[in-house]
Amino acid sequence: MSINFKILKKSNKSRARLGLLETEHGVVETPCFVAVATQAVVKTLESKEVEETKSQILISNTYHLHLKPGEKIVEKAGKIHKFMNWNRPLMTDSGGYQVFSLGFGMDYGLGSKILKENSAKGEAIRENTQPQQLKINDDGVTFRSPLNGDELFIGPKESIRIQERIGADIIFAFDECTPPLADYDYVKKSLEKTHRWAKICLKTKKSDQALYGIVQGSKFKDLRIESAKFIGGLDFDGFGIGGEFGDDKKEMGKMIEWVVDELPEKKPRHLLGVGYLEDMELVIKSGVDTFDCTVPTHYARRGIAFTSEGELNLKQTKFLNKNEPLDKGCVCNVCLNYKKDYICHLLKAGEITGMKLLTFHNLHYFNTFVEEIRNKIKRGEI
RNA sequence: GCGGCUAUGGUGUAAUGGUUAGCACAGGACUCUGUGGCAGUCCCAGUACGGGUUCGAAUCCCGUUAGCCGCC
Repeated sequence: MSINFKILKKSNKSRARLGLLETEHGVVETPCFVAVATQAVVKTLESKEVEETKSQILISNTYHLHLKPGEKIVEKAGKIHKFMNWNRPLMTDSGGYQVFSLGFGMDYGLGSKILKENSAKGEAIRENTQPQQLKINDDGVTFRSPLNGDELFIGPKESIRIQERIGADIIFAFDECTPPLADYDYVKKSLEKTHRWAKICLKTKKSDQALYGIVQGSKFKDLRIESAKFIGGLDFDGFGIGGEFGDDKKEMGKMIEWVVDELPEKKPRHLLGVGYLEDMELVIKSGVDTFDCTVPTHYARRGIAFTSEGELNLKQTKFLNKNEPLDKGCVCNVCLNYKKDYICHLLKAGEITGMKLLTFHNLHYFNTFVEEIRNKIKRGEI
């Protein structure tokens, strides 16, 4: 059945819209935050607990599952939903991002979204430059397995075949996520590759999974628009927006709008890898339907709780003296049953349950936050 | 009681008599956006105490105190 996307309401104040993303494994109310389950697990939680955080849909990763345990194992287990006992909607990222994060990201110590002021000023990645750890050519990416050093290759065909065997509801085209330091010529050339790969992905896919194309183009307006027109013109079921969004966060909204305005209105749009709480309203108002982000789960494992009072670092000793929930207004299981002093103790003692409790709360908090944004759209406030 | 050994940030340790006493952990602050439970940056904080030798002492000498070991 692939997917069916219904738009329930379009804001007249912004590009925001309310929708229902129907899949074989259930319906997602959009806009929606997508929790990250890279290795077929939301780290520290079992699937039943993830549901209790009000998570509607997860994203897992082709690159990671290909290396471990291998798509054969997942397929043999009855595909990913059965493998991890998650019976709701699920997507897999194509592995394209890992080309960046294991390549230039590793070389330069970069994040992918916003170029930080202090990072590698003056250095630019020019056309035909190759990262140290892997080789990117016209057909795909050659790299060494971090597990045993074997030479491995993933290109668009390989990525789609792997994703078909993994069996998520929504899969992504194999793209090259260009690094923030890449100059115009590098991005332009990379875009040709990403676009060629997009067509190969469409042609390769035999399953009835939904396939999203990915728009790249970095911070360059004409390339973003060119990419959105090209990818938007292909027969994808939805669209991912990837890569970098400028030197300044304020520009991110504009850049998303350049892209959104070129994409077919009736198909869902997924923003890849963005989503601090402070970004959510901005990206939703720019026309994004779903977005994934590691922040709530990743930060939880470093001791950070997201609350209505801001981010709290629960490893700080002062919390040993706070016999109160993480967030006064939160009704999640963690806030109803545990206090800051105990969670602080667990984290300081290195007990895994500390990370688990924060992961649960953070996901619940993020999902509630987006739920409130959906309500604002319903009420016509944004 | 006698003899020997030891004494460096909160903890564990480093420093041929010669720059500003180094490192790790702990503590504090920060960074992290298609996930490395990782990593990084910065801060706080010390030569047990009292004398002496020396241009110069964590380092050598004497005493005090404390701890450990052995002997009676």
